[in-house]
Amino acid sequence: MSHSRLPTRQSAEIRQAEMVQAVLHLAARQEPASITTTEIAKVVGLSQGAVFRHFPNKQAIWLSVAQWLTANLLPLIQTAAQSSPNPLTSLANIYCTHLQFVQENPGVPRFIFHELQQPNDSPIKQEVASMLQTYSGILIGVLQQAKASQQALPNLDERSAATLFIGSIQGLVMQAMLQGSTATLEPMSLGVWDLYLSAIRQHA
Amino acid sequence: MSHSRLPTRQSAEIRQAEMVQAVLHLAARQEPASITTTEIAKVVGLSQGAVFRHFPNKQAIWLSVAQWLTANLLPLIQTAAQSSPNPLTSLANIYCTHLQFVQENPGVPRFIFHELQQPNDSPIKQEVASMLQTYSGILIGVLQQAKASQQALPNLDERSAATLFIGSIQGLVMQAMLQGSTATLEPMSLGVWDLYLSAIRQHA
DNA sequence: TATGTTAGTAATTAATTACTAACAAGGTAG
DNA sequence: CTACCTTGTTAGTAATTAATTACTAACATA
Repeated sequence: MSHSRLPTRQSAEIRQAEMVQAVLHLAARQEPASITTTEIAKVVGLSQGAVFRHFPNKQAIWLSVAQWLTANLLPLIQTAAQSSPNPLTSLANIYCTHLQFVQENPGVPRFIFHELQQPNDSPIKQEVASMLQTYSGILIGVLQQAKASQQALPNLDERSAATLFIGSIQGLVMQAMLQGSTATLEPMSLGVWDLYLSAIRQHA
Repeated sequence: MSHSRLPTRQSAEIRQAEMVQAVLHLAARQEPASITTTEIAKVVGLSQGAVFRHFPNKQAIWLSVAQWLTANLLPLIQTAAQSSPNPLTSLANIYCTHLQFVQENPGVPRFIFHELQQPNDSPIKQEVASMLQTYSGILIGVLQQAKASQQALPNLDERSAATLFIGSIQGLVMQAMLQGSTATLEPMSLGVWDLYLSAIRQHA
């Protein structure tokens, strides 16, 4: 009979990163609120007690996830925002980048929604909220450029346009959740993007 | 010293309805996943055990909430869809009706998202999914009318337009959750609606 | 008034949860 | 070789959860 093999010892830094990935992996298939430390430990391949060697409490894990999100999504969006001299092209690239990120990390939309739902202003919610704030800011900047170059409607309300941008992706995500997989994201995404463009563009 | 007064006895039907309302009331301020039978009982003014006099288990309560949602939201949307000979006006009325419903029942978006998140196909998720399916169907019908009367783009993809419609509201809800109240819904809603209209309308 | 049904309670249960404590072993500096 | 810090385990804890139990009061009606 074989004992379960002892895990190779890893540095705290590595274990922390593994647990953040474990949470995202689990969030892809279940409600974030229902993720337990036991499940996280099992995914990483450690005992439940080991979780608390690397995080003081469960909240700290979630905060790490939020920080991972900020550190990984925002640079992608930033880069996409500056990817073209044409603001509308940049906007399209942000859209694609965001969708690709969601497809590669299906747990992310659930995590975000889960945290925004919280009534209290935990550090976690603040982190997520400020991330979305920054995201919106980037969008508004690109939209202003589009307006300045007369590619967008001259009376465009950038804040509403940013809300609709994020909402359009949210709508696709909901559609995907209805079917139960992120496979549905791709086919619909082009049609929705065409509509968004039609909403803000200066029509001939 | 006074004992806590005995509650006036009510019929099972009334109690069930009260508990559904209690869940929606609680969902307005906290995650649906974290709502306990003890909290529900407290809101209704009964003991925790009494909850199971009227529902066989917790799942049955959530199913009742889903059924309440179908029975109350869909007729409103149906009526709004037929409220005007002008399809674009009807669409605007659906938009307003939906937003007003969300404002009066802030727990509803959370409940829907909570259920769609579930990986398994529970009766609850099926109920919510079919409700949204019907909703989409109504939207697509009105959009087809708009296309037929040449008020919408002739090459409009109705399914994408329906997804963007729901997404636009979802975006507003997210914005409101960022602030922590549904108060933010109203001011932004007009700007987002103008954009949506601009997306689907046949431009002069 | 007697009897059966319905709607309530308080107390308890088994399971699950986040978290802790005592101990073991790997790796490395002195 | 040894002292020590880090990373791991196992075996607990207290708290909370949905659900069940035994029992009681209110109500309807023959």
